[in-house]
Amino acid sequence: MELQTTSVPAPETTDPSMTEPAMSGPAMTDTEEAAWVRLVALTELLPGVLDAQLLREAQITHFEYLVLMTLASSPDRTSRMTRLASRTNATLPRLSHVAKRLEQRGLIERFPCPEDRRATNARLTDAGLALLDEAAPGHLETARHYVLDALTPDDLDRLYDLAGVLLERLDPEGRMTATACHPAKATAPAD
Amino acid sequence: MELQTTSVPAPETTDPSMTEPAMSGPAMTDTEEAAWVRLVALTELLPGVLDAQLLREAQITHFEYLVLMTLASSPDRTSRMTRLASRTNATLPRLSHVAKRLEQRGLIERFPCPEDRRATNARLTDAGLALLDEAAPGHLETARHYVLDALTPDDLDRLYDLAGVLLERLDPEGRMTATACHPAKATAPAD
DNA sequence: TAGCGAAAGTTGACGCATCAACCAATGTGT
DNA sequence: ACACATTGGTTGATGCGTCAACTTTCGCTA
Repeated sequence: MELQTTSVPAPETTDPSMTEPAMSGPAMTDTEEAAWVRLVALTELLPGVLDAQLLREAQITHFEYLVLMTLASSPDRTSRMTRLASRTNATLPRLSHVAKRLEQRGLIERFPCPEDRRATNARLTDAGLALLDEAAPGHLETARHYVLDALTPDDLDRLYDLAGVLLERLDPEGRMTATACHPAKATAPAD
Repeated sequence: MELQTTSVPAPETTDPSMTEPAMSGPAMTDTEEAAWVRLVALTELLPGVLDAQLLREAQITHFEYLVLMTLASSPDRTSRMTRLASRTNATLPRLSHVAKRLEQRGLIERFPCPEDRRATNARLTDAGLALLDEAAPGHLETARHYVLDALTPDDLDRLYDLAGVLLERLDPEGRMTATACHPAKATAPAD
């Protein structure tokens, strides 16, 4: 029983004007609220699951995994700190701290950029790549178990489109989604 | 132009068997990876936006907001710590720390449960409710600006259904989505 | 009613994120 | 060539989350 839920009627829409007392602005309709609650639950739960698996099996956080993956798919496995921060939605201080730990563990190395001597390059070491290869299957399985396997091909398309719409607002520059591999499609180049 | 994107063809599906070298398990198809990347980006970006707004305008984190909201919609504005933790996807220690801070700020109060003297009840104070009412409009506007306004009614339904499918895996008990308001559908009452 | 395991919370230590301050290099204008 | 604003990055202090004890109470069983 896979239970698609493909069209469970969301709670009937009520007028936005009266939901709770002592509310000034226009509140959400029930439909909106129901969807919002689920979205919030999703963003609350997923990170925990991903972190837990990676910490357990590879002693890295999901964020560190993202950093390493980003480096792995960068030319020469190398990227400037600023670019790396942008790609992973990190502040520069945060990335700097993370990079220090990763470097201490031998997973990346840092060296001053020859062209701009203010800049620092981070490069994924062989050990880092090895860790990534070691961690990937488990991570993949988690992604499958909690997300991908639950979705029909149609669902997958819908997720892709829907997330795309939201990311236009949350990440208009497409910093996080511009992977070197897939040449960026037409996600509103905007600039 | 609102750009529906309702059916942008996701990157053409390739065979799962050859994507990156040095990969043992069955990797993702391009379609899967593209959707996955977007989902990850979403869960990475949304929390930051919500936290930022609430911290700026109400000096509370989004998690604290969830805690207060949960209490607000509990009978007598009161809930046992364990139940509250479950509803907000927090560990008990985490909630305990948060509750201490909220109590110090006068937003909630804690008192031993009469029926079970191991248990602690948390209750939303008038000040807490006031803060909530004060914070709600800004939070609502953020939700609208970054998410709800970007979605057509159809999108909203799709989001609801899609998140529902994923939450069946991530939160099979429906701990986070069982709001007192919407009588829970058939989300496994379990107790 | 004594004993014992499980449940409910709290506390303290440690790790990661954030913010402000700081340093170094770039480049821009005069 | 010299000031000055800007960019790139690191560091240290503070706050929140996690994990491992620990305490108290409950419920069950002998």
